[in-house]
Amino acid sequence: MKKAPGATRDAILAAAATAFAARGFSGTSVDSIAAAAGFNKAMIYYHFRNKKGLYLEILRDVFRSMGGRAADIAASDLDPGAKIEAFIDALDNMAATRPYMPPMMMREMAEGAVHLDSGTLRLMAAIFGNLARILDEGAAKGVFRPAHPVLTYFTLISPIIFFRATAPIRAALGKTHVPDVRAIAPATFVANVKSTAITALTAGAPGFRASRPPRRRSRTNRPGGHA
Amino acid sequence: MKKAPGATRDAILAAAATAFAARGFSGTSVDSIAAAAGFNKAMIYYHFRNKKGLYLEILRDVFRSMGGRAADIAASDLDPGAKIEAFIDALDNMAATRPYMPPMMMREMAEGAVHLDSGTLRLMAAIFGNLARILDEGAAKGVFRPAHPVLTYFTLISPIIFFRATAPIRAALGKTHVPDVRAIAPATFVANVKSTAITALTAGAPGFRASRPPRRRSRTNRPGGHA
DNA sequence: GTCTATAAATAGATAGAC
DNA sequence: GTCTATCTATTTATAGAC
Repeated sequence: MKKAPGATRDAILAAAATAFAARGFSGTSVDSIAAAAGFNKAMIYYHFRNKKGLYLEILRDVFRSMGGRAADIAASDLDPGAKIEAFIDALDNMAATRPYMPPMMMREMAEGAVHLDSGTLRLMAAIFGNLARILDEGAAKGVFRPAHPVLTYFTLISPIIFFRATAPIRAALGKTHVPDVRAIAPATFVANVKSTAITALTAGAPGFRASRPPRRRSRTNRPGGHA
Repeated sequence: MKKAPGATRDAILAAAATAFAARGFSGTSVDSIAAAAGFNKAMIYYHFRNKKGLYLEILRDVFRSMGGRAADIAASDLDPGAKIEAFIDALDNMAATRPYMPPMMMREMAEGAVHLDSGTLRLMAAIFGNLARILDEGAAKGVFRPAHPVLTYFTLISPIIFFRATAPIRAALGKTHVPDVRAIAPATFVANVKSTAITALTAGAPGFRASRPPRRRSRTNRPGGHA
């Protein structure tokens, strides 16, 4: 079996993503990335300009990918509520597909995004812009109350990022201190975020239909209910 | 004016907190902390065991402080809804008073809390436990629907931490890419989180009073509305 | 493409003078 | 309490052999 072209490069990218997520940019040595990828340190400088170039390559891919999904959703013909749910799903899928993404995002935010160049910032801004479009459309159609995009943005994305990023810590807490923390499925959490978001966005909107919050049922995945 | 006892120690703690928040544990050198505090590196080893000891001292103080507030609130005679709002306020006050807290929390979560010893983890768990008590009380009194504490915990704290931690990045985005991001007051954001939380927790509860979501008014700080 | 060897800088930590 | 000097280990990055 011959090696695929770019296989080494991809191995380095994968190892780097895992390491950067777990220990951060400064906490990760170029040496350790190379070792994890099964190569020598020099290979990293052969395939990438330097440590920061490697790091940026990973982040750019994340933002590009999420930006594309967000643009598609905003431009689709779903109704605004469904777009919001699709947006949340897309974010969570990203997080599930690339487990290194939530921790890296959290670190970048904590750091004030000092690592990001202008192009990458633009990618981030595009995601935000598409959410704002969805909110505007919902308000124009009368199905959402007028909502500030910044408030909404943080309320939507932060629980998802947090929840996914804290999988390890929750496992640790579950073992020693808070047994209850463990058994909760991502799907349940996502459903909860969706229902919270829709409830908050639609409550009090012009096209408000009586008591919007979902009827209580005894289904397992009832949003907002027990896990 | 004589120096207060412990002044040097406090100066080091303050400089370290700022640095750790901005650049993380590995990204911060002991040398740079000492310089920022206006002392020599050796003073850090005189006052603290080592770099990690200094770091932990800061985090322990944060958790202890927040844990105390959470316990007080849970034990108070406020009604459950007011306790939730007080909990959110307490968290946001912590974040406002100690601006280094949100970034440090985010980094710790991203890192899987590897820096935290068992005692510090216990402090974290206590905060969580007190929120769970409030939720149980609310459900028992019929004013909340039964809510999973983990879901609720993350939905409550993550937006606050995120919002406070991203103050620098929002300023940067505002300058170059998304003007709208800038002008939003923390108080407005907190009000939004509160109202979202209360709406989600009370909707569908046994003691549900008609259409709970707040009437639309044209006040500035209307929770969930424009900033 | 991949590795060895090594340069050059920086880090955490300590001993000892004042 | 505070600083200088220094040791040791680690780190990023490059040159050059294969």
